[in-house]
This record gives sequence, C-alpha cells and structure tokens, in this order.
Amino acid sequence: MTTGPISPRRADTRSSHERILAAADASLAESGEISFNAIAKRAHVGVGTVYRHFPSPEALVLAVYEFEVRQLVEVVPTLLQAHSPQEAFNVWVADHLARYMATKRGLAGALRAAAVGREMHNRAFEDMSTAVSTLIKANVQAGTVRPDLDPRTVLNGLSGLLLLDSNGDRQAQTASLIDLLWRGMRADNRTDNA
Amino acid sequence: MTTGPISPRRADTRSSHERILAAADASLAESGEISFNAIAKRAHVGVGTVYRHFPSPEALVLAVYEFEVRQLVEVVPTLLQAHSPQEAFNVWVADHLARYMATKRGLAGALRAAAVGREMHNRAFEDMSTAVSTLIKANVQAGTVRPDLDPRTVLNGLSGLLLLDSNGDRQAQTASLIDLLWRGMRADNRTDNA
Amino acid sequence: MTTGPISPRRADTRSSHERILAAADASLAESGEISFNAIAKRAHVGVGTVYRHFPSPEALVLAVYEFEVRQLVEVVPTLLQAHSPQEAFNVWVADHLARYMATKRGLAGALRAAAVGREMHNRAFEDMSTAVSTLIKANVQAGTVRPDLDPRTVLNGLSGLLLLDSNGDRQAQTASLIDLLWRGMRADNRTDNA
Amino acid sequence: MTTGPISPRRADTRSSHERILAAADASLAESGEISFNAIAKRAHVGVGTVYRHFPSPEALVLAVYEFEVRQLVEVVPTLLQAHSPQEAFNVWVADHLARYMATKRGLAGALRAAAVGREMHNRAFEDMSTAVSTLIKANVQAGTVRPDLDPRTVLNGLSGLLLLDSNGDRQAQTASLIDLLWRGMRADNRTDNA
DNA sequence: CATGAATGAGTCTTCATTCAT
DNA sequence: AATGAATGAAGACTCATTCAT
Repeated sequence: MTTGPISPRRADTRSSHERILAAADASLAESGEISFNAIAKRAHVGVGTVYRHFPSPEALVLAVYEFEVRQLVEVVPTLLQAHSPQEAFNVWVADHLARYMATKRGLAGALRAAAVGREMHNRAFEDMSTAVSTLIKANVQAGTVRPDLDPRTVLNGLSGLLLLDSNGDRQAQTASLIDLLWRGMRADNRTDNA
Repeated sequence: MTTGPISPRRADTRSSHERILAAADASLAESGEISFNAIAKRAHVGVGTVYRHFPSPEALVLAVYEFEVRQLVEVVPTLLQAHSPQEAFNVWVADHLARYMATKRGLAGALRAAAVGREMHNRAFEDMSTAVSTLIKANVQAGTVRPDLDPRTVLNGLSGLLLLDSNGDRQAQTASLIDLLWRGMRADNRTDNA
Repeated sequence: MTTGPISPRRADTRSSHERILAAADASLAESGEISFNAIAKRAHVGVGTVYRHFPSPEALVLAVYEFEVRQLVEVVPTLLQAHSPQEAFNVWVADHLARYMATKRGLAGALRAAAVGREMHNRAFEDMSTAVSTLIKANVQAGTVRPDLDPRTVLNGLSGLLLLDSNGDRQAQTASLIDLLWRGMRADNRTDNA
Repeated sequence: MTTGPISPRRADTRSSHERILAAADASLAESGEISFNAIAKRAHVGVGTVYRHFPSPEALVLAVYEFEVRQLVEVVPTLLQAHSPQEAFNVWVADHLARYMATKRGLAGALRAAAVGREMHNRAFEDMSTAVSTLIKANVQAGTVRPDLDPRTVLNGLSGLLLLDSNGDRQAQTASLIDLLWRGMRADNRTDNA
C-alpha cells in the first residue's frame, strides 16, 4: 500500500536497470573495477538482479560503453548548431572527447578483462567515427579541411588523448595535439607528401 | 679461476630472471594478465622465485615495460645511420613503434592493475620522447619538418597506434596516421592556425 | 505460523553463523589457529561464507571471545543466588574462570595475530571486571573481604590461571592461587603494608 | 689481513650464533614473529646458517626463551645483596619480571606456534620458580612472609602482569597486584581461612 | 661451514555464479 | 522478478625447508 498500487513492479524494474548502469559507470570511472557484487551493492539490488539485467560481464561493460559513446555522439549536432565547423571540431575534441577519454580510461582495462575488447571497441570506434565524420563533413563544406580525410585516421590521431598525463598541463597538451592534427587536416595542406 | 665456481650460480640466477621476464612479457602480450602463479608456471619456476626476483607486480610490469621501451629507444641511432631522417622516422614508427604498441597493448591494462600507471608511464614516455626527439632533430636539420615541434606532442599523436584495430588493414591505418601527422609536422606547414 | 515460511532462511543463516562460530571456537581451543580456510572446512561451508559472516579475522576472533566472555559474566547472578558470596567467588573462579582460561589459552595467540589485542582484551577485561566486581560487592556486604578492593587488581591476580600447567595438579594449583589471593583480600587484612 | 689471521672461522661462527639469537629475540619482542628467513636477514646470515645453529623453530624459540629467563634468574642474587629481602622481591617483580613480561608477551604466541608450549613453558616456569623461591626464602628468614608459601603459587599470581594494559597506569596496576599478593604472603596472615 | 636461490605447500582474499526463498 | 546467502575456483603472498655452490 505504501509503495503505491500502480505498477510498482515495472517501475522498480526499470529503476533497477538504470541504477545498475549508473553504478557500473561510476565504478568504472572511479576504479576501473566492475565486480558484480560491488555493483549490486552500489545499485542497492541483489546480485541476482544484476545478472537478470546483464547476463554477463561483457553485456554490462558493453552497455556502459555504449551509453558513454552515445552521449559523445549525440552532442555533435548541437555543437554544429552553436559553432562554426572548425570551432565545433575543436570544442568536441577538447571538451567532450578529451574529458571522456580522461575519465573513462578505466574502460581500457575493463575491455581486456571482459574479453570483449574487439567487439566493443569496434562498435564504439565506428560510432565515434560517425561523429568525427559529421564534423569533418561540415568543415569540408566550410573549406577548412581537406575533402579526402578519413575520419578513422583522424580519430586514431586523437586517441593519443587517452594517454595524456593527468598533470596540470593536460589542457596545453590537448591543444598542442589538436593543433598538430589540424595542420595535417587543413584544406591548404598540399597533397604531395615527400 | 674465479669464473669457475662463482659464475654458475649467477648464471642460473640470471636464467631464472630472464625466463621470468620472458614469461611475463609473453603473458602480457597474449592476455594482458600478469598472474604471478601463471607466470611462475610458464617460466617453470616456483612462485617464490618470481617473488624473489620481482617483489611486487609493479616491479615485474615495470621491468617488462622498461625492457620493451629500451629496445625501442636503442634502435633509433641504427635507423638514422641506415636511412634518411624522414625515412628513419617512418620506419621507426611503422615498424618498431607500431609493432610494439600493437603487441604490448596488454600493458595498458597491466598498468592500471599494477597501480604504477603514472610512474611507469611517465618514465616510458620520457624515454620514448627522447627517441622521437632524436628523429625530429635529424629531420629539422634535413629541413623536412618544422623546428618548433614538441616531441611529446608528436608522440601523443602516435599513441593512436595503440588502439589500432588488429584487423587486416592495420598497415594501412598506420600509414594513414603517419601521413596525417607528417603533414602537420612538415617544414612548409604554415604557422598561422585558425 | 510465521516461523514456517519466514524462519527457514534465517534458520539456515543462523545455522551457518553458529557452525562457523563453533568451528572457530573449537579451532582456537585446540590449536590457537584461526585459518579461515580451515574453519570453513570444519564448519562445512565455503570460505566465502565465513567471510560473509566475519569480514575479518578480527571480527571472528572477537565474536568467539565475546561469546565466551558473555557466558562467564552471565553465570555470576546465578551463582550468587545459589551460594554464599565467598563460595560464589570460589566457585566462579575455580569452576568457570579457570576452566575458561585453561580452554581458551589459544585466544592469547589469536589476539596477537589478529592485532585486536588491545581492543578486544580491554573489552573482555571490563566485562569480566564487572563480574568480579559483583562478586566482591556481595562479599563486602557479607563482611568477608575488604571494601577497598579494586576488581581489576583481583582479576589481574586471577589471570595467573591462564598459564597454569595442564598437568594433573591444576586443581591444586588453582586452589592455592585462590587461597593466596583470598588472604590478600580478606576483611581482616591489616591495611598497613610495609 | 684486516679481519685478523687467528681463528677467524671460530670467531665468525660464534658471532653467527649470537647474532641469530639476538635477531630472534628482537624480532620476537617487536612483532612476535619468528620467520627463519626474516631472522636470517636480520642477523646478516643465510637461512641455512640459522638451520645449522637451530635445527627447528622450536630450538630457536627455546633458546631465546632460555636466554631471557636466565637473565631474570641471575639477577636475583644481586638484588638480595643490594636490598632488604622484601625490597628485593618488590624490585624483582616490579622492575625485572614486569618489564620482561611486558616486553616478551610475543613469546606466548610463539610458544603456541612452535608447539613447544608445554616443554618450554615448564622449563621456564621451573627456572623462574627457583628465582621466586630464593626471594621467598630470604623473606622467610627475615620474618616478612609465611614459611609455607609455594613459590609456584606466587609466580602464578604474578603471571597476571603478563596481561596488564599497556596503558599509562601499568605502574599503578603492577603496584596494586604486588600489594594484593604481598598481603596474602605476609607472615602475620592468619592461617585459618574462612 | 656458510650461503641464499629455489621450491611449493598452505593461507588469505576476492568474485563470478548459482539457487532456494 | 528480486533477493542475497552460499559456493569454490583462482590468484596473491608467505615461509619453512632443501640443496648446489
């Protein structure tokens, strides 16, 4: 009675799913650990419930990964509305991608541990390539970058952000890396390489 | 005379040491795991022996890391003797660094697990920066790249190799990334950024 | 009614808890060891279960200790009802305290090992001091012992029982020690010490 | 040359023995641990050497125990020369025995672990009983204590010092216990117990 | 005799996974 | 569906003991 008579079960269920995801996300961000038991405790659910929602560690890590990447991807259109293409690229990399990578470094370990490395990484890589691709296209139209850029190559170059020092000069390092890459991406960069 | 009765023990010791290192290296390359028990089994020594040689996971991972990095660094002068500066850079990145990074991806996880991330990473990063710096200097003298390049920025860009797909087109991806970065590094790259 | 469907789990749980406690108690009494693995085996439960119930060696030893001491303390009122104060003291010491100390000598080692020495010892000491205090007060009222006795001092004197030989004459040794202490406790023991 | 040409081996050997004993003593006093490996390191000898001198853990602990007890016993005559019998008793208990017990509490654990409890304890107990006996005899002659005291009973009473708090009032507690026991030992303590 | 590297049994501890309620 | 107690495999680590030098 006290909990409310209307579909309390469904409400609880969805809540469980989200709470588990949130707990796993937080746990991954903080310590890189994804102990089912620990996550169950964090999410205030039983271990069994975690298993019901995510039958395997892979499924859980995958879900977290996708959740994170989706956010990263979905912000792109917004950025393109608010900024020039080049600015959008800079903002996305410096603000969103860099922060994401710095925070989620734990995923690297989790990937390996979960033995989903390939599958998940590929999926995320594709999704993020799409984001990069959107940004590049906008820049091509604006004439700021070469039209023959492969978004995946650019993304590979940006991956270096993943290993950046957490020292004080991360901002500067990020800026330097973006500058270096941008120079290589620029429209007026002659195509004939030595 | 002294070598007779004195060396054998040392010889045996070193052999154990090396076998352990090799086992750890292999284990790290294959699965990213550094279970002391597993390594002991692989190296055909008792667990205690592993602990004698490497008192902590950190010490072991560190040793492997250093071993790998040292090889990477020491090859640079050789390359510069055999190739033009630009070729040396390309060869070093495409042959040595890329292969190293592809193989040693496991280290990333191990770093986290061993909680030596910062310390070890910094050390390795510095060592490898030196290697990059040497290559860059040679190229500056040859007039192929800008003189204001920060080796650390270049290395950051190259870190993307770490996450490359193990798909068949890794070679191509590596080449693309190098091309992208090299365009950004070139001597004739105009200094005025957007 | 409620005991039917509700208790089973609790009953099982308690059963595990008690079996573990009993196993730990026995193990402590026999060998002074508190290996979690060994106790799990003795109690016919998995190691994990022991950890669930007692997260740390401290918690386990503490639980055993408290269990033992509680029994020792709770018997005092019963004794005072059934015996004269002086007899009650004698019976408590000779029957209960002596038996307890002889059996639980293992705790001494466990205390050290568990690094709870101070905390646990203090707690138990206080509890047992209360018991002694009760007995002393009854004797003071009966005029058999001095009114200025500190129960803790008496208990300290009784601690000697802990180190008694397990030889055949323990009874005699216990009696002798009680006699010696009682002489020092007596009401007519002159207050002027040398 | 520097080490001296005369019987360097014998000198070294004896030194080893002593160093090991000292190391074991210190280790026992500090942590209650008696790891052969740790002691070997402390004594700057190889593990094998420790085994040569003390074939078993028992032998080592026993040797330490005896060493300690011997010192305790041998100080008695000195005390009796310098003090009155009663003072000698007080000083021995308060200064030597109490300090010994406080420091060597670790032996309790070691005894159990070494499974020599009985044997060693008995031996030490007998030796210390001799010391107490000597002190008692002197006091009997001086007319300060009863002639029918059993030194072992007195020693049992004194064992309580072993469990004394390491709090600040240990001195006071020691004094109280001695006072209590002394009252029971006094020559004018009437023999008829209630 | 001394040495200390090597061994491996055994203990501690964590965690994925199952299952009775 | 949800729960969480129970399980035990697996990895970390210690330490007594042996043995080649």
